Amino acid sequence: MEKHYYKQVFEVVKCIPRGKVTSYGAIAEFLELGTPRMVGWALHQCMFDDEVPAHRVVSSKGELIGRNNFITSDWMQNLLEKEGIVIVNSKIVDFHNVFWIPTLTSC
DNA sequence: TCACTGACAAGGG
DNA sequence: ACCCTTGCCAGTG
Repeated sequence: MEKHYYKQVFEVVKCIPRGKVTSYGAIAEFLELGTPRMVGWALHQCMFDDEVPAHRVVSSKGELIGRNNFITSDWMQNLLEKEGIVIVNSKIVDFHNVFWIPTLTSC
Protein backbone atom coordinates (compact mmCIF):
# COMPACT_ATOMS: atom_id res chain seq x y z
CA MET A 1 0.00 0.00 0.00
CA GLU A 2 0.96 3.60 0.43
CA LYS A 3 1.42 4.11 -3.25
CA HIS A 4 -0.37 6.76 -5.11
CA TYR A 5 -4.05 6.91 -4.49
CA TYR A 6 -5.06 5.93 -7.98
CA LYS A 7 -2.75 2.92 -7.76
CA GLN A 8 -4.74 1.66 -4.81
CA VAL A 9 -7.94 2.22 -6.67
CA PHE A 10 -6.64 0.07 -9.51
CA GLU A 11 -5.89 -2.77 -7.11
CA VAL A 12 -9.40 -2.71 -5.74
CA VAL A 13 -11.03 -2.56 -9.15
CA LYS A 14 -8.97 -5.51 -10.30
CA CYS A 15 -10.46 -7.51 -7.42
CA ILE A 16 -14.02 -7.03 -8.58
CA PRO A 17 -15.38 -10.51 -9.36
CA ARG A 18 -16.72 -11.24 -12.80
CA GLY A 19 -20.41 -10.58 -13.02
CA LYS A 20 -20.35 -8.11 -10.15
CA VAL A 21 -20.15 -4.35 -9.98
CA THR A 22 -19.34 -1.76 -7.36
CA SER A 23 -19.70 1.96 -6.94
CA TYR A 24 -17.27 4.82 -6.61
CA GLY A 25 -18.46 5.52 -3.12
CA ALA A 26 -17.90 1.91 -2.03
CA ILE A 27 -14.32 2.00 -3.23
CA ALA A 28 -13.64 5.31 -1.55
CA GLU A 29 -15.11 4.01 1.65
CA PHE A 30 -13.03 0.85 1.50
CA LEU A 31 -9.80 2.76 0.96
CA GLU A 32 -10.79 5.11 3.78
CA LEU A 33 -9.31 7.86 1.74
CA GLY A 34 -10.62 10.64 -0.31
CA THR A 35 -14.00 10.81 -1.87
CA PRO A 36 -15.88 9.13 -4.69
CA ARG A 37 -14.60 11.94 -6.85
CA MET A 38 -11.06 10.77 -6.34
CA VAL A 39 -12.05 7.29 -7.41
CA GLY A 40 -13.60 8.60 -10.56
CA TRP A 41 -10.60 10.68 -11.26
CA ALA A 42 -8.32 7.72 -10.60
CA LEU A 43 -10.27 5.48 -12.91
CA HIS A 44 -9.94 8.04 -15.62
CA GLN A 45 -6.22 7.31 -15.56
CA CYS A 46 -6.89 3.59 -15.88
CA MET A 47 -8.61 4.24 -19.15
CA PHE A 48 -5.20 3.52 -20.59
CA ASP A 49 -4.79 0.33 -18.57
CA ASP A 50 -6.48 -2.75 -20.01
CA GLU A 51 -5.96 -4.79 -16.86
CA VAL A 52 -8.36 -2.69 -14.87
CA PRO A 53 -12.02 -3.63 -15.45
CA ALA A 54 -13.32 -0.10 -15.21
CA HIS A 55 -16.63 -1.15 -16.72
CA ARG A 56 -17.51 -2.82 -13.43
CA VAL A 57 -17.51 0.48 -11.61
CA VAL A 58 -20.76 2.40 -11.80
CA SER A 59 -22.48 5.19 -9.93
CA SER A 60 -24.18 4.59 -6.60
CA LYS A 61 -27.50 4.46 -8.42
CA GLY A 62 -26.42 1.61 -10.66
CA GLU A 63 -26.05 3.84 -13.65
CA LEU A 64 -23.33 3.38 -16.24
CA ILE A 65 -21.93 6.83 -15.93
CA GLY A 66 -18.38 7.54 -16.91
CA ARG A 67 -18.10 10.51 -19.18
CA ASN A 68 -20.63 8.96 -21.50
CA ASN A 69 -19.08 5.50 -21.08
CA PHE A 70 -15.51 6.66 -21.74
CA ILE A 71 -14.64 5.98 -25.35
CA THR A 72 -17.35 4.01 -27.09
CA SER A 73 -20.92 4.35 -25.96
CA ASP A 74 -22.05 0.72 -25.95
CA TRP A 75 -18.77 -1.00 -25.18
CA MET A 76 -19.08 -0.74 -21.43
CA GLN A 77 -22.65 -1.99 -21.46
CA ASN A 78 -21.75 -4.81 -23.79
CA LEU A 79 -19.04 -6.09 -21.48
CA LEU A 80 -21.36 -6.09 -18.49
CA GLU A 81 -24.10 -7.87 -20.34
CA LYS A 82 -21.58 -10.47 -21.38
CA GLU A 83 -20.95 -11.11 -17.71
CA GLY A 84 -24.61 -11.74 -17.10
CA ILE A 85 -25.58 -8.30 -15.91
CA VAL A 86 -28.82 -7.03 -17.38
CA ILE A 87 -28.78 -3.40 -18.38
CA VAL A 88 -31.64 -1.26 -19.59
CA ASN A 89 -31.20 2.31 -20.66
CA SER A 90 -27.64 2.42 -19.29
CA LYS A 91 -28.90 1.30 -15.90
CA ILE A 92 -28.26 -2.00 -14.13
CA VAL A 93 -31.36 -4.06 -13.51
CA ASP A 94 -31.37 -5.76 -10.11
CA PHE A 95 -28.49 -3.56 -9.08
CA HIS A 96 -28.66 -4.66 -5.47
CA ASN A 97 -28.19 -8.26 -6.49
CA VAL A 98 -24.95 -7.73 -8.43
CA PHE A 99 -23.54 -5.07 -6.14
CA TRP A 100 -20.19 -6.05 -4.64
CA ILE A 101 -18.52 -4.37 -1.70
CA PRO A 102 -14.69 -4.44 -1.52
CA THR A 103 -13.39 -6.40 1.45
CA LEU A 104 -9.97 -7.45 2.66
CA THR A 105 -10.75 -11.12 2.16
CA SER A 106 -12.25 -10.86 -1.27
CA CYS A 107 -8.98 -10.83 -3.14
C1' DT B 1 3.03 27.55 -3.76
C1' DC B 2 -1.63 28.56 -5.59
C1' DA B 3 -5.32 27.48 -8.55
C1' DC B 4 -7.90 24.58 -11.38
C1' DT B 5 -9.65 20.09 -12.60
C1' DG B 6 -12.30 15.84 -12.19
C1' DA B 7 -15.71 8.21 -14.35
C1' DC B 8 -19.25 11.05 -7.76
C1' DA B 9 -22.62 11.50 -3.82
C1' DA B 10 -25.99 13.48 -0.90
C1' DG B 11 -29.18 17.07 0.27
C1' DG B 12 -32.37 20.73 -0.77
C1' DG B 13 -35.74 23.20 -3.86
C1' DA C 1 -39.51 12.52 -9.17
C1' DC C 2 -36.09 15.80 -11.39
C1' DC C 3 -32.61 19.59 -11.39
C1' DC C 4 -29.23 22.30 -9.10
C1' DT C 5 -25.79 23.17 -5.45
C1' DT C 6 -22.27 21.94 -2.27
C1' DG C 7 -18.54 19.03 -0.34
C1' DC C 8 -14.42 16.59 -1.23
C1' DC C 9 -9.08 15.97 -2.03
C1' DA C 10 -5.09 14.11 -4.93
C1' DG C 11 -2.60 15.53 -9.29
C1' DT C 12 -0.89 18.53 -12.58
C1' DG C 13 0.84 23.02 -14.43
